[in-house]
Amino acid sequence: MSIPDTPASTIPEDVVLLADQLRIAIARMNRRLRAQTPGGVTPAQLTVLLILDRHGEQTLSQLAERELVSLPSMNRTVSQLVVQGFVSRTPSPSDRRVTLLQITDAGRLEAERTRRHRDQWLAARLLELSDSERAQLGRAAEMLNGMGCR
Amino acid sequence: MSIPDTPASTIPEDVVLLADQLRIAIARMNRRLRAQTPGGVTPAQLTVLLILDRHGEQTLSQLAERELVSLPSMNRTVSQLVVQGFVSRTPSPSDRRVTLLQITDAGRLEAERTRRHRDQWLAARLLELSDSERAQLGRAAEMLNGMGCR
DNA sequence: TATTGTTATACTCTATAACTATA
DNA sequence: TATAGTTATAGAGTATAACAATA
Repeated sequence: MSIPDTPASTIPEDVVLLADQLRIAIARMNRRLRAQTPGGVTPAQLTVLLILDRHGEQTLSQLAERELVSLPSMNRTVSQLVVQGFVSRTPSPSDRRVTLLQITDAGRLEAERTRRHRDQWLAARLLELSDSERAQLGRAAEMLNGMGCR
Repeated sequence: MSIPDTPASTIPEDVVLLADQLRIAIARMNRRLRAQTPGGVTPAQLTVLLILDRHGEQTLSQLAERELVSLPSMNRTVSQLVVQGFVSRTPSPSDRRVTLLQITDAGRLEAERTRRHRDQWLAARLLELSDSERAQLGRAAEMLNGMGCR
């Protein structure tokens, strides 16, 4: 989980200030988004359901790598989904160390139900912005996602 | 900590999809940023130190409101800083229910030291972007901060 | 009674270390 | 030995509920 560094001295002050501003804004908004708990699955669980729904069958390692979390952390989230009946575990026929994870029909239903409720607060806020502002946020989201990958 | 809703039916699908994308990108980046732990104060603690440094003396309520967290939550963070000697508590002379919180000299030193290390990973990523991309992220951060306030 | 802060408690998410089973 | 996954344990950060002190 560690990332190579760049010597601090080579980074201009205005970039450090932007980093500061972004970090705080992201932490705040994350807090806000986590606070929206309409009774469905948790945010981490919903994210896994959406991945399995959109990209099909995945192994635990694939999920952990995609979401940038540790294997035990992802294992915990997946186990909770299995207990709830939203994800099924199937041993891989070709390599019995590997477990294939699939979303169930109940999981698909729950994902759709929870997604709309969980994103509703944010969506309502986005609706108050202009089209171009929304487009900017979309590009920002892509940039953030792209930055994580080294 | 609850926010008024907009009926789900009035929200266009593309806005819900953007909300989804943003929520996941923010959660991921938040995880990434939290993982950068160079041994200084924690992210929540650093944020409080920066507020006290930049905006001066604050009450617990003011800090909690500004960062959009509950009073007990902010109290915990502040207490940790007090124990470490980075923040001082002074009873307000005019209203003895109120406690004024100030950053100490040690706190200022620690904030500066930790800030650069903690933001270093993100700053290095930002450095790989173009000026206009950085400007976009800056505006995105402002939008995110603005959206939290109702 | 209302406000400010605090304490008690619980839950989510995350990590590292140690372990098991399979290759 | 190396890899995929799991279990055990710990810590950060957050919340709600109940309480104390002061206005």
